[in-house]
Amino acid sequence: MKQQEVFKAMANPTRRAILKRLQGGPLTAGEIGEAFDITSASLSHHFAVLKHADLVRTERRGQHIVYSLNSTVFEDLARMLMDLFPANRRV
Amino acid sequence: MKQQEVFKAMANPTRRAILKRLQGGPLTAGEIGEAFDITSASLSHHFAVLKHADLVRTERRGQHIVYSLNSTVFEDLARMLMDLFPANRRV
DNA sequence: TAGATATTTAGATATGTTTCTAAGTATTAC
DNA sequence: GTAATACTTAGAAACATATCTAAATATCTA
Repeated sequence: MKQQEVFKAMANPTRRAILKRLQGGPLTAGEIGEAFDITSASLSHHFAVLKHADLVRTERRGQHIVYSLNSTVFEDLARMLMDLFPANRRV
Repeated sequence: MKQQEVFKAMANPTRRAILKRLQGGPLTAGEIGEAFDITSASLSHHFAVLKHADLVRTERRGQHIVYSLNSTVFEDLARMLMDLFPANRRV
């Protein structure tokens, strides 16, 4: 996990909202964008950050690009956080 | 949990290193600072961000200010992340 | 092939973050 | 009270991020 990239990606509210939208399953860039009052260019920038952090995966489907969550990175991140606080650490 | 503040705080590598140093137990600002090649003023700014996110607690001890981790926020954050990925969500 | 649709890339601007130096506040010790 | 130590606050400079418009790329359909 690229820790720095992941935390940087999560630090923006629009990006967290994008991830939330993807909870329900894969969506195209356009479908995700419907929920935001922002240009598709800006959205695209956010997608790039999320992808670089490996938080989402992409797949082209015709004209569309379909985004989906990459659950394993969330797991890694959650585990990392659990390890960070001393109380009931397992490692 | 102030989600935005917490993620913003975690997005900086120096701040994550500060948190890591505090794993071993409470430390004064000065003790924490020893590990970093940065002015105390800059450190102090980072402390303020961590405090604002409620990730650390402070207590004055004479001339010193003692910092310690606030575990509950880490728990909240870890839980939030677990909830964010759909696989084995409990809520 | 030309046009329409979906998305990304490039370049610019505004805003936010990190860091510094200098000055301020709080506490201890004389 | 004055000086020393520990830390924070203020203000400025450098750098990074978020957003926009305009242009580019990729795919589909006629």
